[in-house]
Amino acid sequence: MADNVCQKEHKKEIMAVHDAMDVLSGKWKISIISSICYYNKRRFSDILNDVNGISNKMLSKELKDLEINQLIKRTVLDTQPITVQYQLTEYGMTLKTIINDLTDWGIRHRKVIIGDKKI
Amino acid sequence: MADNVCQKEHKKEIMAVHDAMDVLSGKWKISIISSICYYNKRRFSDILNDVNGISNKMLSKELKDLEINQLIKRTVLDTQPITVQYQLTEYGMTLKTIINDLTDWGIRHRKVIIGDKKI
DNA sequence: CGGCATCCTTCTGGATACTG
DNA sequence: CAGTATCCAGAAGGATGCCG
Repeated sequence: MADNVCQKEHKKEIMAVHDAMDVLSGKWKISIISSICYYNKRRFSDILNDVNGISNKMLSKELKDLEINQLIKRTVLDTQPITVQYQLTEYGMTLKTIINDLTDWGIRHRKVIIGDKKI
Repeated sequence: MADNVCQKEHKKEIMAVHDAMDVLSGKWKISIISSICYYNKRRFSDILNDVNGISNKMLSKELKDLEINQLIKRTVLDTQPITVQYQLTEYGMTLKTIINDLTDWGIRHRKVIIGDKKI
């Protein structure tokens, strides 16, 4: 019964997290957003280079997803040949905190893996 | 050239994010961590209930992954019948910030979807 | 209760080639 | 350059049943 004090409606929070992950999950999305985020403006081929191991097909698809979810904006530049630039939208920028936290955590995590993993 | 000022080694950061997502990606992992995080201690069947739509097979697998990555700790309680309790490790708790941010963002994101989405 | 094994379908995503 | 299309292997993951 004492325990019950803490048993509020956490389901709401858990579903919120799941909603967030719905948009952000996938092997690549967060990395792509990071790339665009860190460079502010970024072209297709640059992102292809930033994100280690991604194929153009995947990049294309993921970018489309992110655009649909209004996290990034696509701009076709009238150069020769054509170039396309991706940026975060205002809304996408609200992810910056998360990106930073994840970067931070990722750096620490790699250390833990290297230092701790048996195998 | 002026642009070059900002073109430092962002690849490191992007890879860090990717590393983080390596451990956290998948449809369910973050939700599972949230469940355990918000309740502090949580049993298998409770998590199964918290995380909407997950199957026991998936939950089992994901929990094992998280345990291997030392994010959660599994404790078998000597009850009848057996119960198993999951908690975040010290290390897992370093994710709390991220979880909170994601929760926050997820709540706002849902509003954007509902308010803005056509179709 | 917690969780593994099996079957089977769906989705993911790489390789390659082609277009504007 | 920035994609799109096709082909196809393999992974993800649901349903169900069994076991300690």
